[in-house]
Amino acid sequence: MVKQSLEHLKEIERDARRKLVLDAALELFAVKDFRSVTVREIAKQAGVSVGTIYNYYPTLMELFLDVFLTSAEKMKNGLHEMSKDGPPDLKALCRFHISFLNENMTFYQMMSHFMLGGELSGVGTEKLNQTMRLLMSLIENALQTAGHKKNLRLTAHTLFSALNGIMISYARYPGRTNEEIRQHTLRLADIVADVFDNP
Amino acid sequence: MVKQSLEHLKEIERDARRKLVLDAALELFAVKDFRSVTVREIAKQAGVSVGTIYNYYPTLMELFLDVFLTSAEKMKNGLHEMSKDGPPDLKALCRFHISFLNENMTFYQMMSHFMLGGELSGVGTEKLNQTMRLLMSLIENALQTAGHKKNLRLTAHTLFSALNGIMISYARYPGRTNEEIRQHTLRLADIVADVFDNP
Amino acid sequence: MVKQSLEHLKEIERDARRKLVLDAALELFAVKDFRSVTVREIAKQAGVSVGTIYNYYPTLMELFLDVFLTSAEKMKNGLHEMSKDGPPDLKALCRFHISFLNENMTFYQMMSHFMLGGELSGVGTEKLNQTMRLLMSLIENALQTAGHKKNLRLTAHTLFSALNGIMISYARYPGRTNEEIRQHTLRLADIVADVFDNP
Amino acid sequence: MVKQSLEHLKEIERDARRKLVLDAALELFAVKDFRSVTVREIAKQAGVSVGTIYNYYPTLMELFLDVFLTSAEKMKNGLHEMSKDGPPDLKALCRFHISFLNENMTFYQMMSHFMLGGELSGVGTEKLNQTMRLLMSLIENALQTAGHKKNLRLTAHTLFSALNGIMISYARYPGRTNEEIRQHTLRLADIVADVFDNP
DNA sequence: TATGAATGAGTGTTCATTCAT
DNA sequence: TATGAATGAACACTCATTCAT
Repeated sequence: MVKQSLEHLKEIERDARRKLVLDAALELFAVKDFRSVTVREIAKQAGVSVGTIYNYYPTLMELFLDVFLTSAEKMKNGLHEMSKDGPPDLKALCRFHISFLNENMTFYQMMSHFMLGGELSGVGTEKLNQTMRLLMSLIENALQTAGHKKNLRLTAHTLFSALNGIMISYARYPGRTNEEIRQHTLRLADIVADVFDNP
Repeated sequence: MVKQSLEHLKEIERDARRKLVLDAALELFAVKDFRSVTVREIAKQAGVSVGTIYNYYPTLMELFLDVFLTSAEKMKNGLHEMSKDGPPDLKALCRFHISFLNENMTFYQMMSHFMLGGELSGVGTEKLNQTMRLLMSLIENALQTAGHKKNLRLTAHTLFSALNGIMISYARYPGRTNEEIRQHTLRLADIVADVFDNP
Repeated sequence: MVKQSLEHLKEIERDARRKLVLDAALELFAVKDFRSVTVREIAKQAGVSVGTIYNYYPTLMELFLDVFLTSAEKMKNGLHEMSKDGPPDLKALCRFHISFLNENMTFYQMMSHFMLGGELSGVGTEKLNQTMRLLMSLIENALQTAGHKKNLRLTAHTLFSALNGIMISYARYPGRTNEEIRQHTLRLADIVADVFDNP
Repeated sequence: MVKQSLEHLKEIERDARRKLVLDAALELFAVKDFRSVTVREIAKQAGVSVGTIYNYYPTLMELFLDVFLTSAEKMKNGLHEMSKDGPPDLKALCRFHISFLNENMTFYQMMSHFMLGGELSGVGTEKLNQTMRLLMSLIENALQTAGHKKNLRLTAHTLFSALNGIMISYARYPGRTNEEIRQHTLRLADIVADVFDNP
């Protein structure tokens, strides 16, 4: 019992330290493209040594994956939260997606990266697909509520793509503040919701 | 006269060899992210030495830029061609855009890259903006023809983003052939055209 | 306390390893012009990998600078030592300078290089100037003691130049051993001291 | 006869073209260290192709050597000219040497380079030594005229070294114009002549 | 003889990863 | 478990030299 408890504590402690590294990485990703962040930088930011990072992640790519999956998990939770009192409407869903991406640009960049050819491990693919499926079915529900009858799955895909496209097209519009970008992308999200609202 | 002709021939020959390098790069870009393609790989693919690459491009980034500008030019020509007999309709425009991106994925990746923060030289920015403006005004015209009255510019942006999003979301869907991807993305493009068609 | 001691030990160890690299560089500089020594050569000579060099010096130029500054420091110490019991006489000063250059040819080469236009960092310039000023004022004192009354500063410069000239002219006289070169240059140094001794 | 004449003409033409290259090199050497001048730069400056340079010189080093020997020849001529009406006095000799080096910095740099370890071919060494011997005997004569009796050869070496030293020490004094440098080095040369004038 | 494109070994530098302490 | 020095393959880029035209 005591031994189990000890091991449990150790586990918690380990997770806490892992989170330390994870957060350090996230802070850096907020400033520069995740592909150009080095192990040394992460170690420095986290206040640990390079070797320590390798105690928690076998490769740098795994750390990236963890960042990615953490965000995916967060998104899933957000979606669940949003739909716990019945299916959300289209506009709310679109705004949620855009807001989430705005606050988790790294997630978005990684998604793009992995989608555009960066190889993703099995675990990563599975976790990503899970989140995707959840998002898709929520979108489908919302579309259905909005009156869509045919091609639900395809239309959901289209809506999802459209929202992603807004981000890639405007997420780093030069000369605009983050807030301005948020405003602009939300406005576009509303337009998307609008055009999909009257089938 | 003869001398001019000779120099002209040399120019042509030089361009042909430059194209050799360009094509080698494109072949590699089809397989992996352009950011991770090395000079050595391009040289090997082109069947020339590393030094030769630098006879045609002062830096690797310039080569990338050439690939990008070549595609931008091609897209512009395609758009001009398409609109020479009056404004194209929404569906045709969407299909053109998606088709073009399918055949020029690297262009799409580079556009994303540059849009997401990769620095682009003055020439590149100018050329890109030119193409963008042309595309946008074509979209606006088509939207107008389709009955859109307000928020034309914003709606055009949204449509454009939606199409891009389709590509980023499905361009490399694992386990599908290029043809399948083309079919799928065109189908989604049609849906986009549809939802934007009845304001 | 223990922690401080440990860190101190680490510091010492680090310095020892840095010296390993430094000495390897010096051995190579004895054989060939420092400008043509490569990182790979230094690494090989030191028995370490290329990367290790960069653990101790951010750039190759910094390593060169370290070699240079170490010698400058050594020279300054020698000069201080020599003058602690009153101003040294002209002959002793000349012999010291020539002896030092004989034993630190790389210092001499670097001094020449930097003087002839190789850019030197701020630290380097400052350290060099310090040593120069010290040497100059010692020479001035010695000249004064020797009976020189006017143009002290200019004459000191001339004497200094003359000694340097001896080195550049004979330091690598082909077909002579280092010892023979030392003898010859010291003989010339004595002549210099002589002609400057009877104003 | 005619054939010989033709060949002679060709020879002259060839020499003229070679001089074209040589002069181009000299112009570049005036601006930057000769070690960092590339074949391409010389070719461009001379208005010929890279290949052409290799028609005249088997390697770049040979071109450097030619530049060096040309200067050495010029110096020898100057010395002969100066001594044709009897042995020149010490001050004139010193001023000549310094003036020549000021106007032929590249010669000086190359001399330093070769003396400090840059390997010099047999031809180069021989030609250099010839000039040296001539200079030395002129210096010896001047010293003798000035009343020096013993150690003539050694004293000549010393004087020669001293003059060289002046150049290395002040030839590129930062922040001074060429004219200022000329003035300063001539002043030091006078001091050298002075101290060697009263044995 | 002149050309200049092609060559490829070589340069300084970076950085994910390993491993002795 | 934490450390951080060591590693060395890899990178973009340079340039003296060659050689087919």
